[in-house]
Amino acid sequence: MESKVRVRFAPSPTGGLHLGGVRTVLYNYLFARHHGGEFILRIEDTDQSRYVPGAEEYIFETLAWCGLQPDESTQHGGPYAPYRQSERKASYRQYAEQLVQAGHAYYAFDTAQELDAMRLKLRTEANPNPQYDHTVRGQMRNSLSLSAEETKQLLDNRTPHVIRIKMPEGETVSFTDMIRGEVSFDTSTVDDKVLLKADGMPTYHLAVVVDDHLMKITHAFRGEEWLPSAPVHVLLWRYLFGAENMPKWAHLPLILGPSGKLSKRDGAKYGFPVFAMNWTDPKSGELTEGFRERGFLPQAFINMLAMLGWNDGTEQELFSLEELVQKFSIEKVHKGGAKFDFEKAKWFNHEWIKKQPAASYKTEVKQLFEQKGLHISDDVYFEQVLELVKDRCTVLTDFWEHSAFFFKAPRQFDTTPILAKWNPAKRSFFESFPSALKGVSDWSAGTLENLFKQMAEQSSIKPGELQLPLRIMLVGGKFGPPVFHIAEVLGKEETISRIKDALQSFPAQ
RNA sequence: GCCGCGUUCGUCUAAGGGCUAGGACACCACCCUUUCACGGUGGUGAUACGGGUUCGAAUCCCGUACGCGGUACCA
Repeated sequence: MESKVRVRFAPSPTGGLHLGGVRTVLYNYLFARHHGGEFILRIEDTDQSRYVPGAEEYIFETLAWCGLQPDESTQHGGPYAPYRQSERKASYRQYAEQLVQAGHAYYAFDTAQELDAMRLKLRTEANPNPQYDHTVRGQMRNSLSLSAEETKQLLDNRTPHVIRIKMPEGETVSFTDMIRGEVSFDTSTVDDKVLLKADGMPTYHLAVVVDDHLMKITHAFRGEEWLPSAPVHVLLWRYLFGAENMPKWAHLPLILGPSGKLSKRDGAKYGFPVFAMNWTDPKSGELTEGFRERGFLPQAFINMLAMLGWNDGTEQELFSLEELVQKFSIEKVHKGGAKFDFEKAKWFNHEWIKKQPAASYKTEVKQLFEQKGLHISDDVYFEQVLELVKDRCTVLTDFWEHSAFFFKAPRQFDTTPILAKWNPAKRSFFESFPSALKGVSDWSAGTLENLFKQMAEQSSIKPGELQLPLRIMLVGGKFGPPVFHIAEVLGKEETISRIKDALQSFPAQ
């Protein structure tokens, strides 16, 4: 009997979601949807000391912006609630106790000081990081080294204690990673990880196994940094729920920054965003810039992230979310880490701006314009303008410099490019041009261009010589889309008025 | 140190024993365009190193180097 694919993503609310995190969600989502399964979001907040207020809401907002809606979560509900691990605290202890009874785990009473002392004492050049493992557990204060009476006494006195897994010696634990194939570990080299903390909260190791079992998770993608603790999870599955019921794992390669692992700092250092959306740390007040605020389209962001570690084997690079869902295949996910390249990210965004109708992002651009103090009243006109200039915009914030002149007639004219060749004949051309424009009934770029060329020839001036002056009259300088397209969008009245006004500021001859 | 994972143009990658190692970003040149872009054409540029296996290796095996991750009562 084949059970339905259920994939989960489990972020910890300790800060904004960075590129690697969003990519992990994305792959979880794509896999779930590709197989017609469910996508579950569970909050891993068992470390209260690192919980950052607002981070959970931020995660949901990021997912909403990206269009990756979970089927089950703290916000969407679901049959396996609660989806916040801190609210599931009560259920973990029994599993830890069960492991102790079976001899796979033990109580440890060591204080933080005792642990420090052990690590200090055992530290040598050959072993800079001594572990709490089978070689040292006999010398520590735990239910393996202490007598049964002593242990009972300590427990009865409610001595603070943790529960640690008892890693077997000299066993090989292996599992099949969906991306890497078979991966194996010698259990002697793995330490006795804490499963249940002194405050009764589980560590990630216990929680992830218990919750994945309880929530009937079948597959999960996580970062490569989890690979070393996989043997602990495999063993827990074997002891608790049966190794054959273990979800399939996929460990994703890391996303790297310009120098090594991508970090929050890289954003400020190299001038590119590392989070999906702006994130302000409530404790430090530190702002980390987001792709959204930088002017990225979610489609481009998702597309770029998806390609950073996967491709469909063809030369196609532009994919919508629907296409990604349809074509995503686990076999094509890469093993090696990828360095994030902001230039390429911008290229994706540029492509998406060109590809999408301006209507789909006009609300965002309008907001940007309002921030600049420009109120947009005519939506149809606004959309026409965006459509005309979008080819030259890489991020949404570029629209301002490429189209502000459509909404405000220029006040200053940069006449330097034409000054040398300006003469009375040209001036008189522009003096008579407006009245000719008045008579145009079919106001389109093509008609205007024809009329313009005809009149130029009548005045025995090369049309090319007159185009730049016209452009400067309409927009104030040497920029913008093709002149006659500008005139078309501006409309008859505005075009005529701009030419007349400009002529006042142009040299007398 | 130990354990694990990885390594193709500067960057993202294709090629899963067989063409001249293909594409994209970036860069350069030319074309288009009397603005700037878009677009088009072309160019520079890579299999980390050393051994095997094979008629034949980027591809399979071993070693080395390098990179990254882990080595917490963090996730």
